[in-house]
Amino acid sequence: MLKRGYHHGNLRQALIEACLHLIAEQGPQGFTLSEAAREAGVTPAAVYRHFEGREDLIAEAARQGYEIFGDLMDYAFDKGQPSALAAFEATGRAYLAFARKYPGHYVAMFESGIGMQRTPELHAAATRAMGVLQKSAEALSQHIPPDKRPPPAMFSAHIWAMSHGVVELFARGSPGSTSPFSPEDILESGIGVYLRGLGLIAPDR
Amino acid sequence: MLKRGYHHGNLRQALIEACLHLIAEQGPQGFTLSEAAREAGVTPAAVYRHFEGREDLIAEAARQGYEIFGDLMDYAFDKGQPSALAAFEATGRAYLAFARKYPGHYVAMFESGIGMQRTPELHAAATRAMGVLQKSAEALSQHIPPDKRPPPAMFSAHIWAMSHGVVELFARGSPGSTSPFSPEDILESGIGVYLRGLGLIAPDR
DNA sequence: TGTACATCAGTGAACGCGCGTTCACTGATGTAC
DNA sequence: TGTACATCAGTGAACGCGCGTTCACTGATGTAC
Repeated sequence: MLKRGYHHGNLRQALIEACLHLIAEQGPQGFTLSEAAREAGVTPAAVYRHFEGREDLIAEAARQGYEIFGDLMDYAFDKGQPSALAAFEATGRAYLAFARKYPGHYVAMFESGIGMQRTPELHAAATRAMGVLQKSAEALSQHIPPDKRPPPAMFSAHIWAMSHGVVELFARGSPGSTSPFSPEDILESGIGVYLRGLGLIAPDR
Repeated sequence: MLKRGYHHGNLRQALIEACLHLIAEQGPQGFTLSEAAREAGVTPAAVYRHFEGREDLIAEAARQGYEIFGDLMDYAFDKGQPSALAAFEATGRAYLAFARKYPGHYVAMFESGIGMQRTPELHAAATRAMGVLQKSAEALSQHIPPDKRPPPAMFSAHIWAMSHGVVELFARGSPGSTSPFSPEDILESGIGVYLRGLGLIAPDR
C-alpha cells in the first residue's frame, strides 16, 4: 500500500489485487476502476498506463485466476497418483479449496460476465485449465468398462457442474446458506455418490 | 407497450416485466431503474408510486420467480407420482426448464445478490419453493434402506447443486459453452449416474 | 563521477453521462349526492 | 344523469453523485557520454 515516491513500483499488480479484493467483497458490479485506483493510492488516469480499461483489468484478474486454478488442479491430480480415483477426488476437493481461497479470482472467472475469448491470453489460460480437468476425467475413464463408459467430457461436466453449484449455492451468502451441511461435506458426499453411480466405488464403502 | 392515456393501467407489472427482460438480457447489473421506466413508457419518478426503489423491484421480480418455480416443482413432483423416482427426475428436468423459460426470474433469484431475507414476501415464497424440493427428496428417501440413507437435505442439495451448476456453466454463454453436449443431456445423465449411486436405479439400465 | 537528455509513470483538471431519488405539480379517475 | 370534489397515478425539472475516459502536463528514473 505504501507508495515509494512518485513512482509506484508495481502498480499493475497492485491494481489487479485491488480489483480482486473489491470483486470478492462486493461482487463483480461492485468493482469500479476508480475505487481500485484509490485503493492502490493512485489517480484513476494512472490505470490507463497499464490497462486498456475496466474490462481489461478484470480479464487480467481472471487470467491469473485460471493460471492458479490450472496449477492447483494439475498438482492435485498428480498428487493423487497412482490411483486415478484418488486423483479425481483430490481434484474435486481442490476445486472447492480454490473457490474458498481465491474468491476474487473465482468470481472474476465465473461470474463477472467476462467472456473467455476477451483476450488471447485469457483464452489460453482458461483452455489450459479446462484441459487439466479433462485429462483427469480421461484417466479415470480408463477404469470403466468401455461399453458403458460415458464420454470423459460428459462426466467432467457433471463434476464441474456439481462443484460449481455447491460453491454458488452453499459456499457464499445466498440462497442455500440455510443448509445444515458444510459445502465441503456436500461436495464430497455428492461426488462420492456420483462415482458410486459410475461403478468406481464399491456400493458398500 | 401502448399506454392508454395518462394512466398506464398496469404499470406495476409492466415494470416488473421490463426488469425481468433487462436482467435476462444484460445480467443483474445491466438493469437500471431508469431503463425499466423507459421501457414501460414512463418517467423514472413514476416507479416510486409502486416500489420503494431499485432493489425493491428486483426483490419483487425474484418473489414472482420463486412463486412460479414453486408451482412448477410442485406440479412436476405430483405428476411423477406414484413413482417417487419418476417424480424426482421430473423435478430435476423442471428445474432446467424453468431456468430456460424464465431466465430473468432465474437470474433475479439466484444471481442478483438480493438476499432471500430482503422482504417477508420474498422470504416466504423462497422458503415454500425450497420446501417442495425438500419434500421431493424426502419421498425418494423412503426407498433407500434406512441404514444407508443420507439425510434428504443432503441429496436435495446435491441435485440442486448439479442443476444450478449446469445452468450456470452450460446453459448460457460462458464459460463451459464449448461443451459438445446440451445442458439437458448433461443434467439428465448426471442425475442418472447420481441416482444409480444411491442404488435407486439398476446399474444396468 | 557528473551532467544532459530521453523515457515513461503518474498527476490533476476536465468532460459528458446516466444513474437513483426528491419535489411540487397536474391530469385522469371514480365516488357522493 | 349531472356536477363537485377527493384520490391518486404519472409528470418534468432538478439535485448531487461517481463513473470511465481524455488530455496536456510534470516529476522521477535511467542511460550515454
